[in-house]
Amino acid sequence: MGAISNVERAVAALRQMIFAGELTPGSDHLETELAEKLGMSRTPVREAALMLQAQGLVELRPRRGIRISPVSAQDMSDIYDILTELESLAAARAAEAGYSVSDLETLAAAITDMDACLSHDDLRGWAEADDRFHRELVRLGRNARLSMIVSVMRDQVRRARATTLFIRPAPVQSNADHRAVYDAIAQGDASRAHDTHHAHRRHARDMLVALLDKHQFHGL
Amino acid sequence: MGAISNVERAVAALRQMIFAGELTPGSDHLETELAEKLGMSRTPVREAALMLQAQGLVELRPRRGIRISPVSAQDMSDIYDILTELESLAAARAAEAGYSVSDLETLAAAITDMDACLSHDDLRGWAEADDRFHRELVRLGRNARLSMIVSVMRDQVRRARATTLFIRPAPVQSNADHRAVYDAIAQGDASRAHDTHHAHRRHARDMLVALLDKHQFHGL
DNA sequence: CTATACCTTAATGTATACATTGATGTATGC
DNA sequence: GCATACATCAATGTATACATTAAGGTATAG
Repeated sequence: MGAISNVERAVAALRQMIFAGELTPGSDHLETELAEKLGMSRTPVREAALMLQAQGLVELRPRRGIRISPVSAQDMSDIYDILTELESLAAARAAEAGYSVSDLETLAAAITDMDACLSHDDLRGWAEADDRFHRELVRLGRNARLSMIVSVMRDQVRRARATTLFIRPAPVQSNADHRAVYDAIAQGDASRAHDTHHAHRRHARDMLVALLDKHQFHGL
Repeated sequence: MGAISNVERAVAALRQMIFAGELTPGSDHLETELAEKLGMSRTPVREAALMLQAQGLVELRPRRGIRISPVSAQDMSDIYDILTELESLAAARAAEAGYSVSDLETLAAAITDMDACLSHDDLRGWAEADDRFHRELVRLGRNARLSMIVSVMRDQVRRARATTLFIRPAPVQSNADHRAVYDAIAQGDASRAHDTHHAHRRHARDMLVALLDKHQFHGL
């Protein structure tokens, strides 16, 4: 009664290979190849590819294979725009929900962890805690569809972060922003939560786009 | 070289049946049944179902069939929240883009058509023109991912509109709002375009949710 | 009468065989 | 040398056969 299908395995494996950079953006892969590599038939691989296509991670191009979607600087800018709006909405809704301090424990822990990681120059750890913060923030907004969309968008950002994490300035301001958002939510101040997070994301976007432009980043 | 696959046919047919109410929300349908009804094998039907699942129109439930996703009043509220933020962003970006009057022709035409339909009490025609307005607005925002998300969300709204269109108040204020958004875009005033459209959508949301609550709308 | 364990079976999940198609190479005519 | 038409064939799109699984029924025990 394990109930873990090959399709799920294929989805997980393909995602992992994409995020690890094993399948490079822009590259094409035949269904048959991938099926053999994953030790299953074409059917589940194809179904997995269809799902990933719906999330924008790959494109099925008839006769040319499954293409790993490239992500341009323009794409990043578009994605950040969407994240900015939707996460800010979530922050506002979270503030309106009137959560208690104990409800906000996970959020607070993520902030603490980010601080700790920063003081140890552990950028990977920081990125992981940052992910946790944003994921929890969106969850608190209580809008299942919004959570889904944001998680798909963040997947795409994740692919570029491998490139940017170590060339971006230390995320010190970032953490002050997170605390401000937390405070606004804890105090039930929806519009401050919204605006603070909005400014935070917008700043991050401008920084990232400038970084990508500067480094001639044209796809990956 | 027609190149219209069975999967595409299946997607189109299923969408049509869902929007027409032939497949009622909450109902289950076996892959085999649908395949027979559409005159094809299970494979393309299944692939179509996977795609529609990614868009939230159906759910594949092992051994119980393909379920047409029900949409609750809460879902509607969530969806409108998302539409409000993303369309407002598109309006702001459209204003920033500095479009000329001729670039905005389609948008203006939609507004004119809405007026014309209203004066003839043609609610269906109005709804169609309203759709066109919102679709064009988003297109002008020039963010392909945003357009995709909005179009998926609007598909879900469309299913409820059959119910609400004829019990809602006449959309007179609505048209004044559209004109105001148009003017802000034409004048390149991004923040006014954003705020005006935001208020418009928020108002529509509140009205719709109140309507659905009042009519004991609990899913469909 | 209720609960539990088992069994049946229908529906899905997967593999495979086959049909279709369009990209690419080849030959022919100009 | 260049363009066009045709032939080839590999990869996908589709059908079908088969394996797996869990929902619902049945029987048995308490």
